[in-house]
Amino acid sequence: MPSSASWSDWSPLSCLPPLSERTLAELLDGGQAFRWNRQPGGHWLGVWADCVAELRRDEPSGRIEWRAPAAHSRRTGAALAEYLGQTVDFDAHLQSLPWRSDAHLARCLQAFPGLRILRQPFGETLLGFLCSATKQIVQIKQMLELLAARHGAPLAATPTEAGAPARVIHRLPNWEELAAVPEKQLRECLLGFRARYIHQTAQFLAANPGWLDATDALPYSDAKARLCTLPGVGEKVADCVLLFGAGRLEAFPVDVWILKTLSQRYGLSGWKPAHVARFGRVHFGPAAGLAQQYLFAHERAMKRGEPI
DNA sequence: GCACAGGTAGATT
DNA sequence: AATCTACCTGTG
Repeated sequence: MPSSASWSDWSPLSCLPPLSERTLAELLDGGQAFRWNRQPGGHWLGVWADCVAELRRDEPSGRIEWRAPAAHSRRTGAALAEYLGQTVDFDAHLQSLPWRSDAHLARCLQAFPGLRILRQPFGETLLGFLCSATKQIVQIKQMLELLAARHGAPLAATPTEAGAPARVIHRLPNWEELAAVPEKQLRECLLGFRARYIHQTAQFLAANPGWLDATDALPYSDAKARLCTLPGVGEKVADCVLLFGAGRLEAFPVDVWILKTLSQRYGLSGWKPAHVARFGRVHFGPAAGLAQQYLFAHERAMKRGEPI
């Protein structure tokens, strides 16, 4: 009996085009989502909502394959397609971007062919970005891992590869569950001052059931204004939640990276975040958030010293 | 030891 | 309205 019998066999994933290793890493672990980790065997293990899946690249075709715990494999397949944005026509959105007249954008698009925007669960995207203030991606991942391990329900076990013991995978706690966690215990998950934001947001959401869903259903600028009323949610976090957790491609989060890249490459030095955000929405148009992700990926690759 | 990290909120000017 | 600062703490 194969040692990973409790997981389904690898299947081709039809909702993604063939991807380079670099684009796949950027898609799963480039700051949109925080719960994908490269496994010893080289593939990616990810957790979202009550789903667990692994992805791997076929070499050299770049085609992506997936598998999931056998008991959930049917619903996970459908959820994975949604999560990866199957229903979104990214080619059309890319065509709408001004790459024909913007050489830097053209270079970014070329550097990460196939990169797209994930469609994550709204509530847990909010949790992830409430953790993000002045933290590096590695650390945000660590916080969420602790939150899941200590306060989230167990979902499945990792496939047992040769030599590696299986580990239990937990989902993130939902907002109702978070509301029951004292702030002190949140701080023990390395959240620092973010613990208070998460605690207060959890209290509010627990007292206002349906508030998040209602927000998700609003037009972009109304949804953003509503999110910004939550403690710890400002413009940047609200835009990240709407972009990565609600498919609002017009959201244009301005963080230090985007500030830097627009300052240096678009001649906006000295501009404030709010002005840069306005520039981004005007210059990049209705899919500004998609452009933002390519610019972000490119800037970070430059910082790592990768050849573009 | 010390700056820095995908920010936000509240005070001060 | 624009600018300053405190807020926590792991990492390099």
